[in-house]
Amino acid sequence: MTAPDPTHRAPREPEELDSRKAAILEAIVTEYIGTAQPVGSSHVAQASGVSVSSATIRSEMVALERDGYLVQPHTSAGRIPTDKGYRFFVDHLSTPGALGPAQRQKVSSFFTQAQGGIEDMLERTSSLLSDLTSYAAVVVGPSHEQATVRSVQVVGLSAVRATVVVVLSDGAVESRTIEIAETVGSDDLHAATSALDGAWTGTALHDLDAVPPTGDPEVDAVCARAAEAIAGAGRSSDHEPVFVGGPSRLAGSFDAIETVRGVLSILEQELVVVSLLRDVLESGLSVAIGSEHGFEPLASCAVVVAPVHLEGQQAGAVGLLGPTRMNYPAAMAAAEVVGRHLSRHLGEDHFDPEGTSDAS
Amino acid sequence: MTAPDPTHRAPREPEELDSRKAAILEAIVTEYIGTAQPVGSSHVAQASGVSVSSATIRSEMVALERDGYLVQPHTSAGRIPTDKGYRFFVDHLSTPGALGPAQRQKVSSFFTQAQGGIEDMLERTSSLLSDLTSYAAVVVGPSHEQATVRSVQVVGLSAVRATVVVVLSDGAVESRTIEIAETVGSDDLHAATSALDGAWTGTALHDLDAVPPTGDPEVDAVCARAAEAIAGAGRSSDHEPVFVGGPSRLAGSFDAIETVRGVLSILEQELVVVSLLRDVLESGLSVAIGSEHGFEPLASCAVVVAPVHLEGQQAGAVGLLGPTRMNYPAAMAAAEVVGRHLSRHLGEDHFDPEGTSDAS
DNA sequence: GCTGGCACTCGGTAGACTCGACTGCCAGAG
DNA sequence: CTCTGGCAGTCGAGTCTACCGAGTGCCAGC
Repeated sequence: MTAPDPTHRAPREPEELDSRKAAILEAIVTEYIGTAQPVGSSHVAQASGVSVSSATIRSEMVALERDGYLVQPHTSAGRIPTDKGYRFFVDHLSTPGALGPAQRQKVSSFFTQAQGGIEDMLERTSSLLSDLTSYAAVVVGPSHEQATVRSVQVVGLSAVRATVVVVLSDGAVESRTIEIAETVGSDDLHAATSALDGAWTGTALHDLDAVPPTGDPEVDAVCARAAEAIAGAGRSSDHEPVFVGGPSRLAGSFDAIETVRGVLSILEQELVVVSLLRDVLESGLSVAIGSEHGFEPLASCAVVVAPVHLEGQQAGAVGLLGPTRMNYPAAMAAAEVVGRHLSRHLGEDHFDPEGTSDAS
Repeated sequence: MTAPDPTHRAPREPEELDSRKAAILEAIVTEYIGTAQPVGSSHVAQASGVSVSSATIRSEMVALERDGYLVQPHTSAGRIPTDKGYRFFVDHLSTPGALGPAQRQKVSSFFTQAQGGIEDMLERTSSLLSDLTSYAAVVVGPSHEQATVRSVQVVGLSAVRATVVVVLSDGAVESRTIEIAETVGSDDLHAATSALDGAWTGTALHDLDAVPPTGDPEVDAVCARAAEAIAGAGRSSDHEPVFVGGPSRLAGSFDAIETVRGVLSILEQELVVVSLLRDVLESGLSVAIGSEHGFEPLASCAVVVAPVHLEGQQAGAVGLLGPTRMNYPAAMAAAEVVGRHLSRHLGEDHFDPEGTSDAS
């Protein structure tokens, strides 16, 4: 009631834990991650790493709880790590973590055998990552923000339909099917192709308003249709390429069905997911625990992120979403390895002259 | 134990229920769909449609149970419809069902404002359908099985990379990025474009083995690379375009988290989903209840399907996945309407001269 | 400063009990 | 023959109690 203790200890910044407290915290986090049960002092005493009696551990635990690393669900229960406790664990305690040989094998065979379009590739990567870790995975691909038009082509499909294909400088392709008048011939389409190609090449998708003036009204009509259709593409292509793998794993990660529902519906909103990963990466972290990412509906989740680089630039991210009591070392290792492989793969366009080298 | 009754009644095929039994069954199904609680005889007596005492209803209920339309979870509980009971309900009892004005409005504004590529379109349609019904939705688009190549183009991206773009006769576009030698010039790419275009136009994606012979080794190298990359596309394009909308709704449909998990992981397997919908449609049904689809992991689910037609051919399907106690009239109406709109939209390529006509 | 011991606190489980919602059956009325 | 009201019986769900065990906080002693 009248304990002055907890108040006057705010301005301690570096917040070092002495090695025994750290060992105790580590033991608690490790066990809790494994069992999901509050950890009592005697369990910690039996765990390797500390060789003091449970009574001593108890007194350390009250200190850890006072400092915000642990909480008690109720009196006469063991302790559970707080977000802060997990944070200390990942920052100072957890050993780097590595993939098992089987997982390693999975990853490298996945990337050596990988083929197909980039979208498929990212999609399958998200499944891979989810398989590796048993958590839900998210893969965000490089955005087409600053890509410019490289080539435009109008291809007739039938007498009244044609497809406009736009190739972007990053290799992405946007296409739209348009209606055309029956009087439009293949030479008109060729004319439209070269007109559009000339007008658009070099500009970004979202600002190609200039419609090229041509003599032929047939051609102009086709160009107008094409411009209209592709302008829509420019507008809607803000939506990043994001893929979620293994959402069903979430049902295994949480036991409250409400939580599962909430998290799933978050994952359905691509924009939210993308900005979440981006925020975490921008703050220089690789993992955001519980409320750290400031996103209330995911307060019971932890997010592990690894960047994807493309030509030196950061061009996307891979992430894992699990409960705060997730296996951080394993998750971080998996995300990191997959992110690195994916970076290399995207950069080389699945051309891997070195074989499957695995630099650490 | 020694009751001879249930045995000698197998060969009754048309299985007509007299009108009172039907009314009772209808009342039970309706109430159970609403409350998810076993329905007792007195509830049925109060429900409109039958005006007999609960005792009479009880005796009718034992008959319905004997015939397999109802089950009792345990003695002294109310009755729950079986799959057979739901089947009778949807076949003979449920009124057609219609969308509310707000939903109708949603659908038509969605399809009039719709734009973008076909993939995006299908994806968003699945979200729409899920929104309308609060069930998980599945949309399967037209497959590219028998589409043939209409045009091939090789576009240089940088000194060492190029994109091969293949336009198919149905308007779909496949593209792959390939590596090219630095010595390849833009004229070589043009040569490769025309060689590939000439060789492939008119053939299906999955059997374009013939590599066109050219004099120039540079061009041939590009063609070989392109062929290799696109052959992969042909192989992997068996995977149908399938989109799942609102998977988080599943968490609201079932209360056992294990069920949610199982169903979600089914939905992750696109092939399974596609063949499920196809099977249901092929058997001429629009709804498969519980074990009717013979797919064990979804025994607690009902599937409502509506076809998508394109130029008179069936070219896909929209579906809803919910608990067996789902609101069949509403779900069937929603699927049917969305399927019809989608058919029209795909056929017309979002060119709707009539406005939003809504023929029934 | 660490340790063993001790009293105390709760959550979870098991058993007994009650309550209520059903059913099945039966005798009697229409 | 059919329907109805009544009655006894069944069983799940909720409540209450007691108990056990895990775990804590505190304290005296080494």
